[in-house]
Amino acid sequence: MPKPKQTNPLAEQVYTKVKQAIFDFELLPGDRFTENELAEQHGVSRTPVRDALYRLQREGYLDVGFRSGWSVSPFDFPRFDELYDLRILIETASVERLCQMDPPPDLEALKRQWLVPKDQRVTEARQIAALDEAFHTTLVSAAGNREIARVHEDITEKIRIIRRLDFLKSNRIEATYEEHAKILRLILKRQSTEATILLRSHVTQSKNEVRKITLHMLHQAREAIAGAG
Amino acid sequence: MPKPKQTNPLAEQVYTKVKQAIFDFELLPGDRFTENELAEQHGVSRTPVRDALYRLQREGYLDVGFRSGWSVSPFDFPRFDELYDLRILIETASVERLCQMDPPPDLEALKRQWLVPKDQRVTEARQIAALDEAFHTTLVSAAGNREIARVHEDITEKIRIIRRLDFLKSNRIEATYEEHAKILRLILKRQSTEATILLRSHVTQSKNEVRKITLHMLHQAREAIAGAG
DNA sequence: GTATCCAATCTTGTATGCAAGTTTGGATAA
DNA sequence: TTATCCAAACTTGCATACAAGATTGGATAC
Repeated sequence: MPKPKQTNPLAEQVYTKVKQAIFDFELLPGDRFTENELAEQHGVSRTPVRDALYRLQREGYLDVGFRSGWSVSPFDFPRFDELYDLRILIETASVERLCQMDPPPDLEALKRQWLVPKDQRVTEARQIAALDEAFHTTLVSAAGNREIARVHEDITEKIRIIRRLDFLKSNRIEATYEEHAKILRLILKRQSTEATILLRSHVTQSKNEVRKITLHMLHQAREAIAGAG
Repeated sequence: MPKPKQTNPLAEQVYTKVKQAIFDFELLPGDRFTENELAEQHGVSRTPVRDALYRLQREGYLDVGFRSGWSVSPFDFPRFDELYDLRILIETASVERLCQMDPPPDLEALKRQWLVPKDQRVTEARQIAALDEAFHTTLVSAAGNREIARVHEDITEKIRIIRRLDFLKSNRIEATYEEHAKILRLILKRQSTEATILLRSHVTQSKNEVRKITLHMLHQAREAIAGAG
């Protein structure tokens, strides 16, 4: 009989909600708040709120001042760049591995998703962002090292807040489809060198695009708030 | 005026003590305990104890059952192997980077530590274990990517509990000195390929040695406990 | 002797109380 | 007008109280 008892359900709930609020830009970098505010908002006591906030702090999303309140961590763009470079390191190594695996890895799900005619492509930004994440994490997972996959998932989550902005431009969606298809075909043909070169260029392009878009978006967000105040 | 106010000093203290107890095998994998026990032992309330335990849980050292107490996570040897492989990936990439850096990285501290005559070598196991860690983390840090360095430090901490057992054999200490010296000289000569090959073999050897020694040590620990009970 | 059941006890999850330190806003002085 | 100071209010860190569910150990049935 399975016993899937969840521990700290309230803390978990607050954790998810607050993180979502940060991702949705409801909480902007620099915004300040207190434990009591969140406790009241979510209808719970300070205890689970604190558990959630400390976890988010350890993950780099929040800062806490000694007896002086919480705030959303500012964006650290050099850090995003470094995360992208670590992503490239892990993903290229995973692809090299995939090209050498015996028996070859099962990539049927990816083939069905990415090797399709143009009229069957997904076009909605949120959806394509999720599919893009899945493409890359699936490649890493298929390589078989769970610790590497775990680190890669952490990176994926940390860059998600800016990465998805990449898909607001339709030409970036097209490029994503084309490049994923090419990379996948090269892996299936076990052409390791060509696959890693293309993958590196693919992720680097995303890194550069995202850098531009994000500055623009943040500027807009700031202006909207200044105009309202 | 600097304001180095430490947040959660009691929780931090409990966190450090419990982790140390795990590393010192005072707490063995499978051992069970409660929040109240630890609170009494450390003379604090359950609140900072809980903060510390949840942090250790997130880091993989502890498990908690719903209303049924805490326990030390069992050793997961396949996981150690995977951590070692991630270590190899990060360290070889860092060394490649070091060999290409312009200007060359400053590795004076490492030269002073490892390029010394045999009679100036450190021989105490704990000391050499710490120096070995420092050698590898310094190489990674010098490559300049803070996120990669952070992940590498996490790995270093997670494998420390078994890695240091490698240095209980004196021939492993000698081998460490010889190999570190060779690797360092190759990096200084910017011979990237040779340096990474040697580094990979060096870490792989440690991985294999540690696997053997650890099983032995665990067996001993179990016997000692059974004999006392 | 062995398995079963149940109440007493234990353990965590959550709420709340309190203390020490920080922030804030207005009064005061120049 | 501007800078300074101080008390009141606020905020977190820690301690404690309580509740829901898990564990345990002994009595009971067979």
